[in-house]
Parts: sequence; C-alpha cells; structure tokens
Amino acid sequence: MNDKERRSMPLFSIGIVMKLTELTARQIRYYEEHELVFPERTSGNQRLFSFNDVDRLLEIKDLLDKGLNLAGIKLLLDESVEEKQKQSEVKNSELSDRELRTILKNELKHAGRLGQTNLRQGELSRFFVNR
Amino acid sequence: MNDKERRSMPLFSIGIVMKLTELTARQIRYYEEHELVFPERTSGNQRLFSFNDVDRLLEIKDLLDKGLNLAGIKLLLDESVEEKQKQSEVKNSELSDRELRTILKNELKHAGRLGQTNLRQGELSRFFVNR
DNA sequence: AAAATAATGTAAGAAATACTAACATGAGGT
DNA sequence: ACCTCATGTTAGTATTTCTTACATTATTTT
Repeated sequence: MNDKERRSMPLFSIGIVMKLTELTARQIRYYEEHELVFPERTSGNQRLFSFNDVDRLLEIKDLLDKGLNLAGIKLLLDESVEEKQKQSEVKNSELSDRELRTILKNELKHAGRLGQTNLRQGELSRFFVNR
Repeated sequence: MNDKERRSMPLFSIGIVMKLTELTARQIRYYEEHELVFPERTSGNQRLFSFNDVDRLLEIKDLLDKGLNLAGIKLLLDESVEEKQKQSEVKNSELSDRELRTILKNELKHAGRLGQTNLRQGELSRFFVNR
C-alpha cells in the first residue's frame, strides 16, 4: 500500500467527516451531487470518505469562504488535478482555461475575508499521511 | 494538534475497523469488554476507534495467533504502555512482573505459526501518522 | 421590482449499521 | 466428562445515514 492508495482509502463515515470539516451533511452531499467530491460507498450505499475527500472538502470550504461559487471551485480543483497529473506536459486544455478565466474573473470580484476553522485545506492528510 | 492527539483521535466506526483488522464485531467488542481497547463513543453510544485503538487490535490479533490468551495479552500491552511511559524510571512494578512471567511462561508453551493478514501491529498509524 | 438561481435548512420515511443481551458451540486443559 | 475461553449467532432496539421534496435566504438576471 503506497501513499496514493492510503490517501484514497475509504475510511470515514459522513458523521466523522462532518466533525472534521465542520460542514453539514447537506453541504457534503450537495458538493458530491455537483461532482466536487466522489466518496466511495459501502455495499449498503453509505458514503465512505478518504483523506483526499476530506481535504477536498476543506478546500471547497475555504474557497467558498473566499466568495467563489461551486462551478468555479470545480474548475479550479479539476485544473489543479490535471496540472498535477500531466505536470507541464503539453497544452493546458485551452477551452477549459478560457472558461476558467471567464468565470473566475467574475467570481474573484468578491474574495476577501476568511473564516478560521479547526482544519484547513490539505491539513488532514498532511497530519496523517506520511510523505 | 500533536502526534499523540492524532493517534488517539476517534475516527473509525466499527465497520471500518472490521475491514482494517479483519476481526469480527464480536471479537472487537469482546476485547473491549475485557479492557484491551477503549474506543470512544458517539453521543448515540456508537463506538469510535482511533489509530491507536486499531493498532492495539492488530497487536491483539497477532498475539492471539501466537497462542497467548487475553489475560496475557492484557498484561503484555499494559506493561509495554507502562514501559513507554516511565521509560526506565524506577521499579518495574514487581508484582505485575512476577504475574506476567508466571502467566506467560504457561502461555508461551504454544506460540509458533503466524497468520498473514493485510495489516500488522503498529502498521496502521505508521502508515498514516507522521512521526 | 419580479423572477430565476445558488447554497443551505429541514422534514419524512426507508434502509443500513451498530448496540446489548442471551444462548450456542468448539477446542483445549484439567 | 467437565470447564473455561474465544467466538458465532440471533433477536430486538437504537442510531445513523440515505433519498426526495419542499422551504428559505441571498444574489443575479431580466
């Protein structure tokens, strides 16, 4: 079992994720509905979240606090995943990029204050997963 | 939040612990009943296990495989906790020590083969918790 | 200003998971 | 043969989670 597998291992029920992220069940499910997180399911259809999922939720929370909307956050997170994957490979999927800028230009009119919570983005797996 | 707190943070439902340890719910509850692990509880009385708890369960499983009984395992684990705590401080609680030897002398007549499982003692938090 | 949209709250009913307590069983030791 | 230990199994209840639907509030859009 390597790092990547550890980070994506389904471990946490929604109740625990609520405490870890200080999000409500409604919020967490809504973000899944909009394809921002992809928790696994038990055989009985109960959600199981990984460290990665929890970190993503913390990122979402942070960006929401900064005034982004879910569409923008989705693009941002998808982009950063793509970047990590094809680490400066060829083209940065131009259409996505234009979309991104178009949307974020609008979103970032807001952006300012930030709420302080217990855990912040990336913190959970930084705490728990060896690198 | 430091290492110690991370390791003892209540995170896992019994269902996940079952998968992580390949123990049955009955076994896990039985070990708790006999004071070998001490999971926390939710407000609704559901068990919540920490990394430490899971590691302890993996140790218990290992020692059971080697033929020890629960009484012996309890003494062993309690001893090793004490040792870690008062790291070569003064006396090794002589009575406990005599008891330990008496009991283990008997137990260790067996001890041999070992079953291979996914995770082994200490492995879970070694995997997940920074040191 | 009225209407639409986004994000979240809330409630209902069903399904899954977990709890305790009790009795059953099989392997070893005495 | 009888005990004890560790575990299986079952029953009934409680807790948690699920989906769906409707409500609410703030912010755009028309």
